[in-house]
Amino acid sequence: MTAGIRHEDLRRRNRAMVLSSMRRMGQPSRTEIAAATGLSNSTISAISAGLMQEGLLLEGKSEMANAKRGRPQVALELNPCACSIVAVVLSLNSLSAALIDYAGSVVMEGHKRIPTLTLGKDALVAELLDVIRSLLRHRKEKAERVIRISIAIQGITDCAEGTMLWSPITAHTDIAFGRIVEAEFGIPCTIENDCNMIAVALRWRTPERFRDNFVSLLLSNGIGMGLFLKGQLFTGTRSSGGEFGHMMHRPGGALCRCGRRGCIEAYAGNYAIWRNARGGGGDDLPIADISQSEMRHLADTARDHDGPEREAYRRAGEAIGYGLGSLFALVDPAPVMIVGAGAEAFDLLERPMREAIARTVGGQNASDLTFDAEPNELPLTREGCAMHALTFIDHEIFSNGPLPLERTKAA
Amino acid sequence: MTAGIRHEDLRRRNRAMVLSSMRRMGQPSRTEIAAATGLSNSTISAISAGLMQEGLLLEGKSEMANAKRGRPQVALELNPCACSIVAVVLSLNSLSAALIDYAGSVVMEGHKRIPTLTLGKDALVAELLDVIRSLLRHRKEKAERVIRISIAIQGITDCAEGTMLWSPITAHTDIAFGRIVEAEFGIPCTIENDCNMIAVALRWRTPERFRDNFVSLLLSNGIGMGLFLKGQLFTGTRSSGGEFGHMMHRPGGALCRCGRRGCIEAYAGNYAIWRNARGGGGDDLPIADISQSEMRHLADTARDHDGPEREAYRRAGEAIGYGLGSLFALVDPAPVMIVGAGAEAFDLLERPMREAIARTVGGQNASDLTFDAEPNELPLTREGCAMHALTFIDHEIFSNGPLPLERTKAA
DNA sequence: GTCATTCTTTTTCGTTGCGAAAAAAAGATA
DNA sequence: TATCTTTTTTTCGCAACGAAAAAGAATGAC
Repeated sequence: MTAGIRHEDLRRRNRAMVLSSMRRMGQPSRTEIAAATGLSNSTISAISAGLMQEGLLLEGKSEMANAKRGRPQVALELNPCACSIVAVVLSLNSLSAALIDYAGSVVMEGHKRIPTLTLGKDALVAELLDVIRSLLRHRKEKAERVIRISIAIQGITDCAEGTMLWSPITAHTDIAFGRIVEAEFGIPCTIENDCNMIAVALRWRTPERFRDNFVSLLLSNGIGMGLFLKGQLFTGTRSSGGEFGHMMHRPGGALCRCGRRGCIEAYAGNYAIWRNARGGGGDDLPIADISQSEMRHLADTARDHDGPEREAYRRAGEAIGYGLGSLFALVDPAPVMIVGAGAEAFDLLERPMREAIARTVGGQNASDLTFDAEPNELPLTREGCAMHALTFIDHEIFSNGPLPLERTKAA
Repeated sequence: MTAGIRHEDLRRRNRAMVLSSMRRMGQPSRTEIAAATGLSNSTISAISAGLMQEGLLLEGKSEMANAKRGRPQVALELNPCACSIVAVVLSLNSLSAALIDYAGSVVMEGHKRIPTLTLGKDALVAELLDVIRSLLRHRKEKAERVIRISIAIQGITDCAEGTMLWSPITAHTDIAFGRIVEAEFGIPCTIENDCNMIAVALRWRTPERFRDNFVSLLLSNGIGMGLFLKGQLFTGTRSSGGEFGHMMHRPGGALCRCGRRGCIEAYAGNYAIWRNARGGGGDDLPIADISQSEMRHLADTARDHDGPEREAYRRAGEAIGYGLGSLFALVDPAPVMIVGAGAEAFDLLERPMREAIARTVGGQNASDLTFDAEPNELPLTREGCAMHALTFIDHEIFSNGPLPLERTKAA
């Protein structure tokens, strides 16, 4: 049973509306916000006045270099000092964190290489806490309250519980990162799937192409997917969902890292390509990690001449293509962004992918399909993680009114 | 850019809220509605007064047989005479239509067997118009305004355009049933996918099991799916979506009715089971229609002794199982309802289905999965079609206020 | 049979939030 | 300097909600 709408909800939603317009539009004037939201000028004026009094908005000094007649518009902007967040990206052998202000700028960042595969559970948690702690300790402005910590992790997460259920970066499972971080710092913490955050970032970066419906595929040792449908991030009903890499490609086929047989990943993950190129059968146990240079070498060999390497990439592209075909049977075709190490070898993958897709119902008009490739996933992941947390704050925290504790220390 | 909320939207949404509570709860009192919606008593009183004045609601005479003290609650109910709709189900060789009043009761119905496969395009349209026309002509109360016609069709539909894009019941494609019906009767008409309507009906019938997340699979000559996720009917971004039957089962495998190879349907559709049981290879062209009695005979043989028939059912169950595994990799597992002729053979399918699912990541804890079977799909389809149209009316028409034309002829 | 009790529904009143329109502000242009 | 143009703020009226009081409609106690 859906709940009715109270009168007070109205202001809350419209405040959230204004904040999200601000975040999208950068430095809009009140009039522009009014036009974007469809609300009247007076309403925007009232709401923005409130937001400014609460310290969330600033009147920009930049006089909006419009050479128009009439009273010049005054630019508004999100107040960077209103609060800040910490975005953490934990991936294979890499731990990266950044302090981000309310306007979305990186204030400080840290990166550390850690052997995630061999670290114990406690040591892994300790490293994570450490990176966050040093960010919190060294920030300049004490007044900048950090009100949220968001962690993007490769693997399956339970967002509601703040738990990492399973991840390829460690043998340990069911680590309640969220609860642990909250207990340590007293700051709300959420856990997100890395591929979902990549999709969020794409939407911010390239809205003209990746807006309401699109797919982002992360090709590395494993295969991950982020999916937007009808303008909404698609997640599972309980878990982070969208385990594209473990859709079935060939029943009873090659051995996958997950222990089953025939998953897409068992044909298209780095380890699978490596295995096929080396002539290993599908029964060989998956290798935990293939170095980037080794994969590059493999790709170069495949480019150079026909042989097992090229065939391995062909089979990978085929698996991904059929998978996309099945996906598109369910949701209609959409633009695809290939992210991660696999994007470097996209020239080897594209053709077999397109051929496979064209053999599916989902791939009707497969030639219309657009693919883009972006090898560097870390910046995307962090950006998405940050924007996800900030928009959450806009909608769930600041739409309700001022923060409970006092904000202005000066004066 | 999402739109801001105006003041007038508030009342509209809350009216819709009250109407949907009414529809779900049957004959609730104002107090019960207030509790369900979270709105205050006074608001519900005001809204229901308005709805009664507009003729949408009635105060029930039934004195709500509560033996409690205090002022007795007075039951409200949807006014059956407020309007009515026509729900049409067009499936293989069968055309069925019903006139449904605003409270959801069937006022009149008609059914006709027509040879959909051999009829020409115009003849098919003529039959459809004919059934609707006779319902409209013979209804008793002229005052009962029919304000919507909803057609459920097997196949792929474009809901926005009101077009049937492709259907197994006829060789003709791209028939704009919606526009044609609207032009003929001057009544808004929508086209829906039959499996989606089945899912809608299940949600109404058995909300305790099929509520927020569930799958309904229609197993007949083709394979269709209806899917609810997070309480929302899942549809494609453009088409009706959810073409489960054309997800890829075995790349390059058996020939499917859609012209591709290896679709789930090419292993689990009636024609595929028949083909496998008869020892025909996967290269044989699919048969358009297998009679129900023939399929029953096939199933009986499979039950009786091991042999090609049983093997055919095993392969069908396997294909469906792997498909569900892939689906559940994307959306997390959910209860499944098997509908249609295939439900009669569910005893033959269940075991291979469960075995296949257990071999997928999506099928973790496959033993928890629940399956139900309901052979008779027509009543479900019609019920879903009707409820879908009625809830649409609640939300989009009546939430805006009284209908433009006068409603009360009496007095 | 009358009155107290109990619960539902309606009414009254105060508050909030929106939009329209008027007023004020801040330049550009003549 | 006066006029024009556009933005922003202010004022005012209206719609909708909730709280609380009042009215209504029964049951149960005496």
